[in-house]
Amino acid sequence: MTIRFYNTLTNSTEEFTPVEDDCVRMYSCGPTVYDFAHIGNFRSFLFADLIRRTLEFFGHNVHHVMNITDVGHMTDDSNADGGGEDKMEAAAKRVKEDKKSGKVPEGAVENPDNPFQIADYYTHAFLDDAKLLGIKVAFESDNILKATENIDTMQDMISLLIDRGHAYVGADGVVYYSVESFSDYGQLSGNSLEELREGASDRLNASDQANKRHPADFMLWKADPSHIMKWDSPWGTGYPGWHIECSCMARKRLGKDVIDIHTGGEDLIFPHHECEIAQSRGATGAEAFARFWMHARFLLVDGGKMSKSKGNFYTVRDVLEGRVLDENNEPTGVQVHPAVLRLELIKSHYRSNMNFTRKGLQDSASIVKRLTDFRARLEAAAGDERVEVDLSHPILADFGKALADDLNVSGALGVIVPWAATTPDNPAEALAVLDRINSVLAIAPLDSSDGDSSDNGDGESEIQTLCKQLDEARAAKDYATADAIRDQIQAAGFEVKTTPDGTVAERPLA
RNA sequence: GGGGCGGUGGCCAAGUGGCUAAGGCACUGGAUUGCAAAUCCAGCACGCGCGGGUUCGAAUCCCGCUCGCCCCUCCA
Repeated sequence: MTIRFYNTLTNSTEEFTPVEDDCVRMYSCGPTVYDFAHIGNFRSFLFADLIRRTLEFFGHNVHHVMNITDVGHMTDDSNADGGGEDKMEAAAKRVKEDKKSGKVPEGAVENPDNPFQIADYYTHAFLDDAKLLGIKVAFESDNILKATENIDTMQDMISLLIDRGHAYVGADGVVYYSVESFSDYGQLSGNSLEELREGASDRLNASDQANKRHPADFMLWKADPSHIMKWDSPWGTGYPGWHIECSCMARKRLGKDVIDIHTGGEDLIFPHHECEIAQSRGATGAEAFARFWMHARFLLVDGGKMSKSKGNFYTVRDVLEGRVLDENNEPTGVQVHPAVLRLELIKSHYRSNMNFTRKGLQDSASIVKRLTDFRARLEAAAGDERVEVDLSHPILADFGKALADDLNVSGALGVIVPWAATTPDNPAEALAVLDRINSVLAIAPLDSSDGDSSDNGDGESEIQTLCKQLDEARAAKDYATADAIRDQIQAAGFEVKTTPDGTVAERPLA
């Protein structure tokens, strides 16, 4: 199967082949850990997970690495003059307030003034959320790299860049990358140095420009002993620029100068990824840093940008715990199954606008339900029988064809959802097919390693009792009582349905 | 101002030159059910932002217009 991906570097869809057959090496720009990651962040991370799982579906071995940006950066890094508030300091203030209000659990952050503890707190929150949503790399601690643990590698690369004439120490003592030393600067984002110079003219102040050779030159290291996170270096005690960590960690962990795929949100195309390319290629001399640059479009919520003021700024926990707003701007209070959120965030094409809505969540829930019910039927029918299938199976062939076409998830769903309404002649084979499908989608169930979702706690046995009582009332034709019991079960947040085996209560998925 | 992406049924959305324009949700009718839910069957776009053009043939290619979104500044 020919896999085709859209490559931002060439603005075209190209056939994907790995640099080396044995392994696909991919790097994803991960979160900053000054706050909880929101669902827009996770759309991008899930997009990367989908690439990885798709490649694995087609038999590739994939080494996927993601970074955690835990270095405190100035909110206004571009100025390199230390202006603006450090994000880690801002996070410390917020955590202190949240500790008072109880939003941060007791003992989670001992000392909010210690930036490493703040970073640690949000890093764990991120990884927990990522695991809930089935992002594979989150389970691989060796492949989650923290910037603060790789400062020495960054310093090595900065030295190398200075030695090779790509970087210099400015009049202000800051180490800058010289964009004019790298002829391909601007290739990824479609900018030219001239355009950047003009575009910058109304933004940069004269004193800042005076320290740089070109307005687009960017910071690699800034000496600043007052910075909240700081390390010793040949250029003074301070902190690294925000682009250098990815260049270094990708090369270090993936072990190659040229990797196969680099992913991120569309906003990272410029300047972040442009700068990464300049750094990496400047340091290695290679003709490329990543062969494929792939970017996910921004997520909209209710037709607009997420904003805290509009109240439609959702973290993963907000969605799962029922804090999505309904038509009346009230929280729905309905818990959402992680698989539903996962599907909602991957079902639209990654290069088109995705609009997150309550309705969409409910649509996704119905698909998840159809697939999980289908699995249950197949498991019941197949018994202990297990068979192997390969990708030549008609369903897998069509499913794979859609995915291989630049991750056409909608097309893939169009293949499998109607199939899930059928009754296959060979349930064991169908189950094997579903497993292969689920190795990519990971929604039915979310984690293919654990069985079906277990409904734990929450007066589950009470509900069981009520269902029995309902059945008894129905058997006695006491319909008034039966209806009252049903209302009671529904009021507890369950959906009630009548099956040949009696009344069953289920929690809605969204 | 520069760069990129897109406008397909009430909603989400596939389809990028040629059968009756996937699929899901919603909706309508029927079966079933004490009722409801679930399930099953059936129905539901003569048209693909607007106007031209190319072609035997276009939602799909070309030109113009229009609307929307994103990036160019911290941001996934």
